[in-house]
Amino acid sequence: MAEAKDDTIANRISRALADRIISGSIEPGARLRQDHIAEEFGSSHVPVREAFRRLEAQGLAVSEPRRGVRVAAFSLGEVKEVAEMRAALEGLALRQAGPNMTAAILDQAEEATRAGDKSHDVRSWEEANRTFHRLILTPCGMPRLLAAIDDLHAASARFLFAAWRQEWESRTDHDHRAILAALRQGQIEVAASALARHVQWIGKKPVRTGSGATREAFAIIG
Amino acid sequence: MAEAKDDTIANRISRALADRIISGSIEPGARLRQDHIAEEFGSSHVPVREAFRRLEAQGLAVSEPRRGVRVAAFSLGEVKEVAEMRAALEGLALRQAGPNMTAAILDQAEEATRAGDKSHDVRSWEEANRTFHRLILTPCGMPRLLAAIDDLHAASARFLFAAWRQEWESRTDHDHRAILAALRQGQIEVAASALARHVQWIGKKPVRTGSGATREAFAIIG
DNA sequence: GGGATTAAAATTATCTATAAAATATGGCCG
DNA sequence: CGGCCATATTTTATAGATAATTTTAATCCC
Repeated sequence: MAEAKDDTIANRISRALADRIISGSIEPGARLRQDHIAEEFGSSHVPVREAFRRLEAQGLAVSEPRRGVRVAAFSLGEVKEVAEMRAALEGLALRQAGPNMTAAILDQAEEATRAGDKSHDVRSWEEANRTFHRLILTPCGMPRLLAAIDDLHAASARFLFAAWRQEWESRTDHDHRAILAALRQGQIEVAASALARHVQWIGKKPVRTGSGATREAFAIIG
Repeated sequence: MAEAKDDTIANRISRALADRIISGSIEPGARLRQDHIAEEFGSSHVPVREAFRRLEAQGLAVSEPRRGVRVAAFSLGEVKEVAEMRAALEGLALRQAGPNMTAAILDQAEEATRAGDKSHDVRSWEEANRTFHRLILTPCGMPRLLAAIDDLHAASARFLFAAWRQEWESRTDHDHRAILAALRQGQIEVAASALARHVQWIGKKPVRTGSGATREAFAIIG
């Protein structure tokens, strides 16, 4: 990898933990005990503490001094909040990216959409989805904005995994195609508002719980 | 203080460093040497490293592995970027805050504006300005959004200090008053777009450099 | 038998020490 | 006299150890 050089232990740990939190393999509210994690990664606890600080800044963990750090809980309200922030920021990014958009980028984005259609598990679908969004937004040339959007994507994905972990069905993503079509015609405003709507869509879906009953769950699609 | 209890050394250090970076008492690009800082705060370097990670996440410092941490440089492009992000996010926040707005909050905001008018130095003006924005946005009830806006405010303030450190003149802020007037009449959309424009305004101003020459500098007003 | 209290264990936050890497310095050779 | 290589110093990054606080658990009293 090209980033093998700037790979510090704290970075590796924070990425690994972020992945676990996002994929739901660690429950919300679960305690993250620095010594256990340090032992697992074969390091001391100092890089673990640094990783904690990054996760905290990303909103994936919350820390109470002297009482440890926990995986951040997330309510429907927070999911809506993240969705609205994404709508605002991705809309801005796409509007700025418009003038720099090329056909090559749109082709790559279309390929990413196809990859999402073909995927049979949440993980690869999420990967393709993120690729799509990143591709059409990167030309905005605003690194700070893109970094903020990336963090929001992580928070969204976390919810996506939680909601759809039990049953997952592949499906085509018409929204992505509509956005691409508008971009190809140079209709940036149309694409931007479609993207904003796409990202804010929060669906309801009955989910079977462990005890056999069904409850209303929420899911994002974008 | 109420927060005296959750005050860890790393928090104290990160706050102190953030204040210095924002106020410009540390130059952009300057190296932050952990042992020196640790010695200054009478601590070891471990909490200093944790503070670095937080500053990095806030965009106030950049870290290259094995090569140390530096105060983040900021170009006009980055200032514009932050301004656009603030416009998008503060607009969103104000629209959400609208329904929860009360006359009491607007009165407090007006008082903050008056305090800004009366202030004779950048620091107290910035304080009043931040108070104003926070007051009218807090009712949105979206903690993550407010935290993101706060970080962007810090980045803005940093530029404000840098641009206006040499000569500062107190002035009335008509934009704040216009926003308040719209809010009092319940015209949330008018207020939100006024806020977005207000935040994106970047002015040019001749500034005398140390060598006596004048150069064009940029400044934000909100 | 239940709630409160106290004692033990685990965990966090910090410091001191050590190893690895990068920058700066100085001498040597062309 | 200038460029280059080797050494030395500075600085980062990690490890191991210590003190204080929180959590857990068991005991005692009501």
